[in-house]
Amino acid sequence: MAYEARRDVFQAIADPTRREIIGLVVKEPQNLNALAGNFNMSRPAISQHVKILTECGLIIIKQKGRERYCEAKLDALNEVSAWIEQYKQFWEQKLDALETYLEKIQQQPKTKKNAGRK
Amino acid sequence: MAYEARRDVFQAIADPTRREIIGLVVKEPQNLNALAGNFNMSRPAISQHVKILTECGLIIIKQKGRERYCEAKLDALNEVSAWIEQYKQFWEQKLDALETYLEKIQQQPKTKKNAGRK
DNA sequence: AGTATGTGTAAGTATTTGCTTACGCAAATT
DNA sequence: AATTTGCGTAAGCAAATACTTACACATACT
Repeated sequence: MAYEARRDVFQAIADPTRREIIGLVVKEPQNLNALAGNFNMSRPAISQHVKILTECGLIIIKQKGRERYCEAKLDALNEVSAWIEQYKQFWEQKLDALETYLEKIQQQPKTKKNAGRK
Repeated sequence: MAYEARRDVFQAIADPTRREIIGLVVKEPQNLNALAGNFNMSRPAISQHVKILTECGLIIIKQKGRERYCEAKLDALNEVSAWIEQYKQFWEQKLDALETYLEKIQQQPKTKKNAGRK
């Protein structure tokens, strides 16, 4: 990452790792090391993702001593939500299988991607 | 663009040009030249964006003679919508809590902050 | 038939992205 | 005081991304 000018929410959630970070932090705020423990990549990599997420306001950091706790603050998702909502009627007119689809989504089990890391 | 393996919807809508293409095509299906006329970039650039959008199913092409009409088919946005919906309560809860708090300390009846939300 | 139009695609390029390792520094622990 | 822990950030790199121009090739028009 260049870690510069990007604080666009659409861009932020385009990366699967960042979406997963959001999912983890929503469930439980945690510090950066704990967060990184869930992934198959280095701690700095996660740190950089978190930086992007904070820059666009999806995560806030609460410093506690030397630890930095990441909490979700998803208001910025409103921008995406609003963009989608404006088209929702358009596509729902044409789609009768929406509920089926949503059920399918919800039933997807969580995969354990990164078992043994430290 | 590399125009290869990417057909991820989150990635597709991360680009502002592609979001604009979707907006235009929803309003009115149009061929590629007409579409490109709306942008400050070359026709091939738009063609490549459209390719990505078709690959992830957000646009379908209807060939008419030598022209190719682009139509929106936004069902794939469900994936994004579903992802967002699962967090909606999370962030709206916090908004509601804030409003409750504000109303309490201000002793004011009925603010309209919530208008337009679901 | 010859030309114009609508379009896909290849090749080239600059920039951005997503990662790594290396290092530095402050807060906690010993 | 010395070490460990938690973390940010720089530098480097491969790959992806977003463009461009050049070209090929139908379909339509004359």
